[in-house]
Amino acid sequence: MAAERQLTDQGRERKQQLLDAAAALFAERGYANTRIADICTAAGVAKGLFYWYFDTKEALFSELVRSMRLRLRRAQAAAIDPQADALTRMRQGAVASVRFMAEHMAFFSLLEMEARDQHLSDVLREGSRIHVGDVLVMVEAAQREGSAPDHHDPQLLALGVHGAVSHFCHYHRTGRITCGVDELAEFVADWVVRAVAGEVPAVIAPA
Amino acid sequence: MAAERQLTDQGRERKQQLLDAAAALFAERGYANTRIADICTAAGVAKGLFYWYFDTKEALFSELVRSMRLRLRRAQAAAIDPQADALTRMRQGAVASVRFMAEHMAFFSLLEMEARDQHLSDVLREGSRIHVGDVLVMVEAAQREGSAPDHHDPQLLALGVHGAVSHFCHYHRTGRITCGVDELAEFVADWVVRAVAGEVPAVIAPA
DNA sequence: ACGCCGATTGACCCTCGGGTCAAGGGGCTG
DNA sequence: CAGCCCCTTGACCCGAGGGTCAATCGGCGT
Repeated sequence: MAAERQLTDQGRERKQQLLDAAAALFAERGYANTRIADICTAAGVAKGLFYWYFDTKEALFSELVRSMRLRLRRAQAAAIDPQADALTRMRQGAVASVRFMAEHMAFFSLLEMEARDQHLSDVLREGSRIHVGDVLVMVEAAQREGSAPDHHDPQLLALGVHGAVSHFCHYHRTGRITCGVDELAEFVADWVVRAVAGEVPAVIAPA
Repeated sequence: MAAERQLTDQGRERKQQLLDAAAALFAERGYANTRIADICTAAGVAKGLFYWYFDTKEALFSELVRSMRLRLRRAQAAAIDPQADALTRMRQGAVASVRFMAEHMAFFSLLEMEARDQHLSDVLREGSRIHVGDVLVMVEAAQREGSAPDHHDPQLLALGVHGAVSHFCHYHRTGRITCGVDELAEFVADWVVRAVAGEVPAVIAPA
C-alpha cells in the first residue's frame, strides 16, 4: 500500500514531480490517453517507481483532483469579500474561478468527463457538489436580499452558474474563445449575474 | 471496407440495430466503457458481424454522431417560427434542444468529451460549430432588433447559449436535476434569454 | 440442382498497457 | 561494518479488447 508509506523529503518531492507530470499530460491528451509509462518518462523515472507512490493510476488522479479543488476553493475564498452583497460575491467568485481554471490548469476540462469507474465518478461528483453548494448559498442570499427575482429554483440557478463557468473555461481551453483571460472572466461574471438576476423587458411570447 | 458494402433490407435493418444498441450503451456507460462485444451481445449477433457493417468502433461512433446532429437540427428547425422575433426564436430553439437532448438521448453528454483521436475530435467540433453558428445568427438578430444590448461579444453569447443547453442536459442526465423535462426546458430557455438580453438593476460594484 | 453472394458465426491473434517483482543502490544509525 | 529502510530499476506477467479469418448458412436467380 503506497498510501501509508513513510516518505522522506526526497520522496515527497519525487511524488510531486509525478503529480505535476501527470497533470500536464492529462491536460494535454486526456486521462485515458496518458499511459503510466508516459508519466514516468516525463518525470524521468522508471515505471516501477510509480507504484511506490501510488496504488493505481486512479489513485493518482483522485489525489490530483482533490488538490486542485482545494486550491480553487481557496482562490475563490480569497477573492470574495464576505461583506459585499450576494451578487457582488457571485461576480467575484466567478471571476476568480475563471482566472484559476483558465490560467492555471487546462486540467479542469477533465472534471466533467465521463467517468469510466464508479469510484472516480464519486470523486468528481463530490467536488462539483461542493461548488454548486457554495454558489447555492449566494443565490439564496441574493434572492433574500431582493437583488434577484425569487421565482426561479435556486438549485437550478446554482447549477447553471457552475456549468457556465466550467464550459466557458472549456471553450477557452480548446481554442474556441480567443480573448484574454481577464476579459473572459469579466464576461462570464456578467453572464451569470444576468442569468441569475437579470430581467427581460418582457416583450417575449412564451414558447 | 464496410463503407461501400452493398446492403439488403435485412442488412440495413441489422446495421440500425447495431447503431441503436451502441447508442444505448454509450449513453449508459460511456464510449470507452462500451466494448464492441457488448454492442454485439446487446444486438444479439456475433462479434465478427460488427466488422461487416463498420470498419472500426470509431466509424460507428462518427455515424451515430452525424445522424444525431441531423435529427437535433431538424427538431430545432421544426420548433422555430421564422416569423417570430429573435429572442422568441432563441427560446423556441432552446426548448426544442433541451427536449430533444434530454428525452431522446442521454447520448449527447458524450459530445463534448475529451477526444482520444484527432478524427473523432474533428467530427465533434464540427457539430458544435454548426450549432453555435445557428445561435450566433439569432443573437446578432436580437442585437439588431434592439431586444438585446449590443455591448457584449455575440460570439461569446452564442457559445454561452450552446454551453448552457448542453450542460443543463448533462446535469439532468446524470441525475442532478430532478424536475421534469418540460419544466427544465422552460427554465433553460428563460436562462439563456436572461443571459443574452437581461438587464441587471445595476447596484453591482465591479469586481 | 447449382452457384452466387450477402449475412453470420465464433475461435483466434496480437498489441497495448496496467500492475508485479526480485534485485540492487545509498544513506542513515548502532 | 552491519543492518535497515527508503528509493529505484527494468524485465516480466497477463487480462482486456479491438480487429481478423476461414467456414458456413440461406435465399435467390438461372
